[in-house]
Formats: sequence, structure tokens, C-alpha cells
Amino acid sequence: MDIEKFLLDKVTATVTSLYGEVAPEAIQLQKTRKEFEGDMTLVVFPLLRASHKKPEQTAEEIGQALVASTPEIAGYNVIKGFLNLSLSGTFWGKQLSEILANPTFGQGAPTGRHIMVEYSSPNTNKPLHLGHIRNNLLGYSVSRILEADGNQVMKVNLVNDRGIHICKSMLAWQLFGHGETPASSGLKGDHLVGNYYVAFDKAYKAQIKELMAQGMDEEQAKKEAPIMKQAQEMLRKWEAKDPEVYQLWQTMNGWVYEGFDKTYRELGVSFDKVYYESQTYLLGKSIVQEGLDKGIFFRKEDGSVWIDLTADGLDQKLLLRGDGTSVYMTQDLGTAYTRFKEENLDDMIYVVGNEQNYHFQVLKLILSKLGYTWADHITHLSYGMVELPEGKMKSREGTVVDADDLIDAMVETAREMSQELGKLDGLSQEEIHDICHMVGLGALKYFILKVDPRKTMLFDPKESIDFNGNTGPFIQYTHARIKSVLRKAAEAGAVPATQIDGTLLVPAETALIQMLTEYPATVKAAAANFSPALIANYVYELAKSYNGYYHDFPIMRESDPAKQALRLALSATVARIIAAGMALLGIGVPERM
RNA sequence: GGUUCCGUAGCUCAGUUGGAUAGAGCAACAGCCUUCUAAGCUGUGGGUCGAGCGUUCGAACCGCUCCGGAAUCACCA
Repeated sequence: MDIEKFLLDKVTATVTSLYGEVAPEAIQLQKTRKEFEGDMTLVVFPLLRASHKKPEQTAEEIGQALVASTPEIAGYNVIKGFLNLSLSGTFWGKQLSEILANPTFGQGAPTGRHIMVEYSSPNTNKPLHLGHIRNNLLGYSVSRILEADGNQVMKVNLVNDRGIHICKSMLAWQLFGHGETPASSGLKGDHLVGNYYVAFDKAYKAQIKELMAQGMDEEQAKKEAPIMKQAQEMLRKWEAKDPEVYQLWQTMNGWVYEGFDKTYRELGVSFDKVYYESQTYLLGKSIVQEGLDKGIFFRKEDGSVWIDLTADGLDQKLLLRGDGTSVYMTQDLGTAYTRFKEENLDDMIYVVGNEQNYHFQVLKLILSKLGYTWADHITHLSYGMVELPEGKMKSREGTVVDADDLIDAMVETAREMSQELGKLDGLSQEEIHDICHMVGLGALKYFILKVDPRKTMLFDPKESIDFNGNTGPFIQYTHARIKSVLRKAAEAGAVPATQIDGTLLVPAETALIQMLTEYPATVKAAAANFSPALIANYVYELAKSYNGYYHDFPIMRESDPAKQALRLALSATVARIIAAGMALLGIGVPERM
């Protein structure tokens, strides 16, 4: 049951009977801050206009009337203009009973909406790095959250598998590779290809330097460098489907996909469908034609097609090159159109870095100018960069954090830490592997997802590896410890309660139950705001509160079986909600750790 | 210069539609393992919520102006 709604009805009725009709927004209910006594608080300031009395007096009157009319409200106190209401133990007992009886607590009712979430979207010329990790974790988590909110979600990846940058890797491999393969080198495919991308850049820079030494200016040297011309020639051959180039392209991309798949598996993310730009890059031309027919786009003398957005405070934007080939915007218009049509979408979410804010602003604007109402259902889930203590990550300067290295380091640290604490004694190799993987990745995922996506975040390798405090492992630990207590209780023959006697509840317990009742609303808010951070912070608060409770009320030392049964039921529910919340973040919770 | 975003404790971050004395974690300091897992718990210190003005009973939150930072404004993707 929605407690706020329940109280809202009661309070509205009471206020109306005391002072007559008031505007709905004048009734302001909120959770009571923990330094005050009570569960829910009515802010009476907005009601003074109707009551014509002082704040304290108004609160007093409403409090008295509420207690008299509503058995669920056990008492009240007034502090300045705030009426703090305490709900009865019976009421909270009933709340917990409802959660116990509902195995899908927090799962929203089906909305019937189809939502596509596009994320990851890598280039096939280099391995994934920390920035991609943020993208992948966000995309996956948001998908899970939208699902939990009752939507039908399709997770898709759009792989950028074509263009000059792939040709650079291919060319360098031809020139310097000596037939090296992932199998022969022992390298992960994406790393192997990435190495050749770097090799290209190195050779290219050397050639530029040489040309400049011969007296050419930098601008021209960049254009005239032979290796660059070769790469451009290769791209032309690719577009003409030259068999040899095409074959090499397929082989090297295949290596990269194998590498990416491994990283995705390690991260625990997945896709329902993968699009490839090599198959979609020609889309959108019919839309360009449509825009021309409708007079929304215009053609310049050289044949290129543009839209003028200066009236909207933006610039003119190119939609088709003079030679008739498409640009990024062209294909994005096309894919958006195709997807909404083919997949019958209600919403489309793009998880893409904030460097493309402008692009998506323009994309939406063009689509709505063309009269497509679904343009309003496109959301660019924009996220900030991940920075390192030394500053920005720059692949050219080698200051990137490689995704695979980072994952390995996290798991390894989890292993060392666990070993040091003696947590792994007596476990099988397989159990040890699973736990260390869950904890290491849990630390990484939680660290990234707990911050607001819009913000540029700082990744300090030393601090992120911390497993104490507001971290994934802390939450996993709380879960594991509850599970441990439940196992001990089962051995001793103690059974969790199925019906809750509210008269036994202590304040620490009603507070926990209240937090539990907030889970569905939190999921809803997270879905509405595309914010895993809301879930992360909720789960942390829940775990933290439980830890305090755990120390004050040891379950197995409780002599009253009824109280013990109640505590077991409450603990099990907390563990369940922690696991559910963490699942929305893509984080697993071990049974022991 | 235009557009968009960010600025909260020494550091990393929370702060729900405007509400009470602005919260966590890390770092520092002081306690707590013979009792269900100490990856834990309890306590102390630490703030001009970038600055100013306005809106109102009330502003970290809303509006305006300024300061600082980021991204972007390609016949790249």
C-alpha cells in the first residue's frame, strides 16, 4: 500500500472538515526527518490561509482530529509548523506482511510501453576503456530499471564498424603485422587491433614530421602523408566492396567482436539486438528527400543538403554531402525512423556521452520539424566524462584506463582483501572465483553508478578500490551477513514469521519497514529520471540502517520466539530488497563473503 | 561569441514536487571483536551550499546578473 496516498486521503478529509476546501497542493506530506519522533510529517504552513490560526494551533487541531478519526495513526507531536504523525505498530506490521506475501514487490504493473535503449556503441578500432564502462553500466542498469517499472525494454548496440579509423588499423596490420592473429599473439582481439591503430598513428606522426622537415607546413603534411592517403584509398576500396579489403575488414572486426564479447560478459551486460553501421549507414536518404519536398531542407549549389536552424538559436546543419553520401546525422535520422516503425516503439533512449548533446538536440529538432510527433519520445541520456586524478583520459597520451585491465585489477584486489580477512577459508575454487568476481565488479559498478550520470566524475584508482563505507562491497556484505544469520536460524530450527504481530515492533524496526515500503516509489522515480543513482543511494541507506539494527538487536540471542521470528522475517525481507535493488544496478549479491 | 551542462566539508559524492539544526563515505582523532561475519558499530572535529540580487511564511533547490569549470558549434563519427 502507498502510505503517502493513504495519509493524503485522511489528511485531506480532516482538513476539509475543519477548514473547508483547500487546494490539493496545500497538503504537503513528507517523511519525518530522523531526528524527530514520528513517521510522516504534515507541513501546515500552506494551510494557515484556510485555518486563520497560528501554525502550532493549526497543527494541534489537525493532529487531534486525525488521531480521533484514524486508528492507524497512533499519535502526533507538533514542532513549529510541522505536525509529526506516528503510525501504529499494527499498521507497520500489516505493511511488512504485505511485502512478505508479495514475491514481486517493487515490480511495476505492465505499462504496455515498448522502449528501446541503445548503449555501448563502440568503435571497432580500439578496446573499451573506462568511459565505455560508464556507458555500458548506465545503459544496462537503466534498461533493468525501466523493466522493473513495467515496460518492455529492448537493449540494442550500434557498432561503428566502418570508416577511416578502421581502415587505419587494417592498413597498419598489413604494413607491420606479419600475419599476427589473436591466436598467434595470445592477445585479446580488440587489443590486437587497437595496437595497430596506435601503430598507424605513430607512423603517421613520423611521416608528418619528415614532411615538415622537408619544408612542408603542418596542415599540408597531414594531408600529404602517404600512409594517410593509403588509408583513404582503402576506404574507397571498402566502399566499392573490394574483395580483399572486405575480407580483411571482416576478419579483423571478427577479432574485435570476440574481444568485446568477453568484456561484455565480464561486465555482465547484454543486448537483444546488435546493429552495424556498415548496414545502416545508407539509411536516411529518403528522409532527406522528404525534407526537401516539404521545403524544410535546402540544397546548395554544390548539391549538398542543409537545414537552417539559426532561428532556433543553432546553426546550419549538413544533412547530405555534395557527392550525395550521407553524414552521421543522415543515418541517425534514418535509424530513428526505422526503429520507431519496425519495433513499434513508444520511447527511444540513447545512452551517449555529453559531447554529443548538440547532435541529439539537432536530431530531435529536425524530426519534429518534419512532423514526427515521436521525436518527443527520444531521450538522450547524456553522461559526463570520467576523469583521472591527473586530468582527462587521453588515448593518444596513453592515459586511458583499459576496461579489461581495470576489471582484472578489481577482481584481484577483491581476492587479496578477502584472503587477508580470512573470508575465503574452506571454500571451493569455484566459490572463491565467483565471490571475488562479484565483489570486485560490485565495487566498480557501484562506484560508477552511485553518481549522477550528468556529472563528470573523478575516478581515483586508489579510492575506487576501497571496499569500506559507501561502496558496493559494503552492501553485498550486509546481504551476506543476513543470509548467514538466516542459515544459522534454520539450523537451530527457527522459522521466519509469515504474519507480523505489530505490537512487538520496536522503533528501529518500524523505521526499516518504512524504508522497505519506499522501494517501489524509488524504482518508479529512478525509471522516470533514468537514474541508477537513486537506486544505489536507496540500497545503501537500507543496508546502513540494517547494520545499526543488526548490532542493537542480535537475532539469535533473542529469547522470545515470536520476536525472533519477526526479526528473521524482517531481515530476510531486507536481504531480498537489497538483492533486488542491486540487480537493477547489474550487481550480484553473494550468499557469503 | 552562441548553445547545453556542472559548482555542496580537505577529497569523492547524496540531498525526491521549495520545508525543520544541509547529509553520507574517505581522510584525522577516541572507543568497541569470549556472544548471529569487525568489508562492521558508536562518538568527536570539519560548511559563506561559487558570489550577489530577487520571488515567499520559508531557497542548496525557482528567476535574473556575474564568477569559475566542462562539452559542443566539421562535407568526423
